[in-house]
Amino acid sequence: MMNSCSQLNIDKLSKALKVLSEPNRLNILCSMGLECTQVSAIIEDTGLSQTNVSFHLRVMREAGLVKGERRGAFIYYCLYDTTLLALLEEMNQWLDTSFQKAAGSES
Amino acid sequence: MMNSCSQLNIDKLSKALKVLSEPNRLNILCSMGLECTQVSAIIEDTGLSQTNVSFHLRVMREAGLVKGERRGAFIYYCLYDTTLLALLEEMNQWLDTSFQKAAGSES
DNA sequence: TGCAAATATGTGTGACTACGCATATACTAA
DNA sequence: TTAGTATATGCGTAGTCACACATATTTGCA
Repeated sequence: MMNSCSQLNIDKLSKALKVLSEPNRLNILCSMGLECTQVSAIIEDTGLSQTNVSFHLRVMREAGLVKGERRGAFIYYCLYDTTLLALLEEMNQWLDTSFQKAAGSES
Repeated sequence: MMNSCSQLNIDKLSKALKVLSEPNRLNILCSMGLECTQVSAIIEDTGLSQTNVSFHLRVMREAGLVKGERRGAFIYYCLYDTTLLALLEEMNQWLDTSFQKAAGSES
């Protein structure tokens, strides 16, 4: 039962990873970037439907990854902690460098 | 279309995150740790069924996260790149520290 | 007021996924 | 060769998920 990464909170970690594993959600996060962005801008930027963007925003909001605040008629969404972008970039970097094997090919 | 993390390979990244978002798979990765481990040891360590472990190992193998090599009657599985554990621990650390909001509660 | 814009939500559905069961394959030993 | 152990694979299934459609809610403005 004791192993090299037993300090990992598997449940919490897997839930966060699941939320982040949806390509449209990643695109939405990228669209927001470091600044707070109104939903209509995200819709335009990603090309997704309004319903779909709203759905994904809710998932990420309930996961605590993003927050939305109303400013007049608009709601501005932004990352709860922008460190997330750095983590994603780090993971992306890792996939690009020390990760030569393409999916689907194994020994 | 141009945003702050446009260098991200969304497709590749989301695929890897999806594979990692399964709690049993994370447990299996933890069970392997830095060393190559035979499947039966993973089964015993995680308490999962043989079929299930084999299933998850295949998913991770085809994703290029782990590799398996036969040694006699046994097949030893290990991380393709152990940096993955560091990345997971980093993400875990981030969730523990700068991440006070519990899932399910939002404004 | 009432209308229009911005965003969220309920419902249904097709696709995917994790899992168990049964079985097949690969290897070792007698 | 036969039996037994280790691991993989085909198949069926229940549960989950992303999405569209329709509709509701909130806000600003005439």
